[in-house]
Amino acid sequence: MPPTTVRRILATSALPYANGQIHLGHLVEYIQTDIFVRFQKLRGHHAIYLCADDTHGTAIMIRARVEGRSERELIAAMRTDHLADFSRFQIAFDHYGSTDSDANRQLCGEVWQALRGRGLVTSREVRQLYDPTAGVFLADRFVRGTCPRCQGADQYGDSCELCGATYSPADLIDPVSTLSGAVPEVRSAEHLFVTLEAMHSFLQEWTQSSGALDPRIANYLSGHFLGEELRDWDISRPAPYFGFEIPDAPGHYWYVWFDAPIGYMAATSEWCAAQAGAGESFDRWWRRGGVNEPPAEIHHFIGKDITYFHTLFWPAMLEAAGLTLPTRVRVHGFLTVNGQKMSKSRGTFLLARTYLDHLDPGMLRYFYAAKLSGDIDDIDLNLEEFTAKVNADLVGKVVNLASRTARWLESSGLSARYPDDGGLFAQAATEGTEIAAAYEACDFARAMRIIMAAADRANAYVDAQQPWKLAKGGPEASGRLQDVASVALNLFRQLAVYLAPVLPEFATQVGNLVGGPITSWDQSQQPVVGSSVGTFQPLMRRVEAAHVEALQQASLAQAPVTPPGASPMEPQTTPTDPAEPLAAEPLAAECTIDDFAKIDLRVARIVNAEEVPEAKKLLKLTLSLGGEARRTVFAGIKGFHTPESLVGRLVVVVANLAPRQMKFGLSEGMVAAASGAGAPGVYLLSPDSGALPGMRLH
RNA sequence: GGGCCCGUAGCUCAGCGGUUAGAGCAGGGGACUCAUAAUCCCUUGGUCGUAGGUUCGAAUCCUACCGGGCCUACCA
Repeated sequence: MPPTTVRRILATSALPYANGQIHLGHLVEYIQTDIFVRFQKLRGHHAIYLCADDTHGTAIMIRARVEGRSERELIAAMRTDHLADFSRFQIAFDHYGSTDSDANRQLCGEVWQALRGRGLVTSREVRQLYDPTAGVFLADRFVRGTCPRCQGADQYGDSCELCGATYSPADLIDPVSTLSGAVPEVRSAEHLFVTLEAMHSFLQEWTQSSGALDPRIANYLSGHFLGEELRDWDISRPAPYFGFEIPDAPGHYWYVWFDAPIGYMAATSEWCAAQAGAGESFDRWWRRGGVNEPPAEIHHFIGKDITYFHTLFWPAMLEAAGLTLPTRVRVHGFLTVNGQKMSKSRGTFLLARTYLDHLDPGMLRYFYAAKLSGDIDDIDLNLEEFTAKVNADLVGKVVNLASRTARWLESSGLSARYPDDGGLFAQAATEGTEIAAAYEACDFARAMRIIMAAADRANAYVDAQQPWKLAKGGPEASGRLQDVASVALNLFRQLAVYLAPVLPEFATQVGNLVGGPITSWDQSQQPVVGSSVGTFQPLMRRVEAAHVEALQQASLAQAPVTPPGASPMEPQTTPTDPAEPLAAEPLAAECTIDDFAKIDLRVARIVNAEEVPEAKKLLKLTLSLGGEARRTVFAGIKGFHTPESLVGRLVVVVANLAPRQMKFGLSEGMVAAASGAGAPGVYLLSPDSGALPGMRLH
C-alpha cells in the first residue's frame, strides 16, 4: 500500500554534547530516531535525519583549558569520535552539523533579531559569583561552600544535598571556586532575558492543543509552568564564554541552550546547500506558508531531561521568528542496565565503542526496538534478557529460516510461480498495515511482536513440510522441495523488509542473498519468483554469555570516558585515565602542612551499618576507632553500598569533625569517599590490609 | 511536600468494560534432525499489588492504601 501522498518529514535527535563519548544511553535516542526515519524513507516519504554536535558552553571552555588546547581542537576531536560511533551503529544522518558553524551563527542572529523585533528581549543586572583567578563567572555547580541553613560543608552553589535548602551561590558561607580554589567575588553583570510571559497564551495553546505532545508532557507543563507567570529566560552569558557573541550586545554570548536547538535548523541549511540542484531549500522545511504545499513535518526526539527546553523555549523562539513549529516532540526515558543506573563500578557503564568491540550493533538496535513502545518510561537493558531475546528472535527464528532452507535453492533458484503456502505470505502482507502503524506511532515493540509472530508461523510451516525428507526423495520430490524452500525464503525476505528500519545491514545482506536490494516497504507485499539464490552465509552469530561477560569486564577495566583525541601515539601500556574528574573539580587552593594537621583522619572499622529509611542518600554507620571508642556517622553513600557489604570493612574517617545534628540523629564525623565527574558512584577509601582502627593518617 | 507513571504466569511484556486472561523466554514432556545446542507439538504456571466502590458484567472505570520508579520542591 503505497503512501497516498509523499510527506516531508524532518527528524532530529538531541545534539550530543561535545564533552563526552557516546554511550548506550545516548544510543537509545539515536537508534529510535534512525528507525523512525528509515521507516519513513522505506515507505517512500521524503524524510531526513539531522543532528549535530553541541559544542558551546562553560564546560567545554573549562575542559579545553585543563587539557591545554583550544576549544575548537577539543570539539573537532570529539566530533570524529561521535561520528565513528554513530556510523558503526548504522545510524544514518542525512547531515551531521555543529553548533559551532557559520550556518548556526547566522540563524541564531536571525532568531535573535526576531525576538528583538517583537520586543521580547530585556536586560537586567545579575549578581553572580566570579572567579578572579580563572577570570570567569561561575555557574552554580562550579561553586562549593557551606550551606547557609544547615552548615553542611562542601555543598553546591544552588542547593544543599544534606538539608535540601536552595539558595543563591552568593549566600554560601565560605564559597570556593571549584575551578581554581579561589574565593569567588560577587560581581554584577548584565544578562539578557527573553520575556517568555509575553508568549504565555501561545504556549498554553500549543502545548495543550497542538497534538505535538504526549498528554503526560502537556500535563506536566501545565502543572509546573503554565499555571503561573512564566519567568524571563536568561539567554546570555558574559564573556569569557565559548560560544557566539551576540551581535548587538558586545561582551554577551548566547547561552548554549539558545544556540543548541537552532543547530537543528543550521544542519538543515547545510544539508540543503549540499543537495546541489535538488531543489532543496531551508525555507521549504522551516518557513511557514507561502508555498503551495503542506508544511513539512518536524519531529524532535529527546530525552525526558530536556523536555522543557523543547516544549517551552524552543516553540516560543520558533513562533517569535515565524518558523515552523514542531509537529511532534517525542520524549523517551532513560536507559538502565540490569535494572540500575549505569555504573562504572558494576561494569555497566557501557560506551558505544566498548560494545562494538564485543557485540553486533544490529543486536542492540533490535533489542532497543523490542523495548521501545513510544512512551516516556525508562527502558532496561538486562544483559541476560538481551542475550536470550536476540538469540531466540533474530538467530533462532528469523535467520534460521534462511539458514535451514536457502541451500536447497542455490542451484535451482526460486520457483517460477509462487507456490501455495496456505495463505502465510498474504497474511503477513496484510499485517504490514498494522506493523507500519506501530512504526509510525514509534511503538516499535509492537511492530517487533507482530513480526516475530509471523516468523513463528514460517518456522512451523517448514517443520510441517519437512523439506529435508523431500531432499532425499529423488527427482520426483525436487519440484516440491523447491516450492517449500521458495515459500520459506520468501517469508524470510518479507520479514527482512519489515525489519529493515531496525536492521539495515541485515536487510542489505538478505537482499544480496535473495531478491535484490530492499528499498521499499511495498516489497513486503509481493513474493519474489524465479530469481536466483545466493550462497547462504551466517547473517548473525549467536550471542555467547562470554561475549557479554567480556563487555562488562572491559567496561570495568577501562576509563568511562576516554579523553577526546587522547593521542593514539602513547604506548598502550600506560592506561589513559580520563581528565574529566579533575577538570570538573580542579585542585583546591594550596594549604600548609599545619592546615592539613588540623584534620585528624583515622582508620575506622564499620561495626554496624543500617538503612535510614526516610533518607534518600544516607546510611547510618557505627564506627569503631579501636577499643571501646565508637562513633555514629551518617554517610551519604546509600544506593552505592549496601549495609551488609559495609560491615567489617575499614574506612577512613574525619575524626575531629565537629558533630552535626542531622534530621535523623547526631553525626560524629565523616567517612572519606571519592566521587566526581566521569563516573557515577561514591567510592570509599580503604587502607592496606594490616591497618588497625584508630591509626592516624600522616 | 506537590505532580506523573507503573505494579497481569519465575522473567519481559500484551490485553485497557463483555465468551473459560494471552504471547515470548524460562521450566516439564514429546517430535524432528534441514538449521548457529536452532525448529515444531503438547504442557506446568496467574485470587491481573491490596481493600472498597460503580456496573447486568472490571485486569480494564472510580476511591483509598501498599510497593516500585520518574519529575519537581518555588529553579531553569
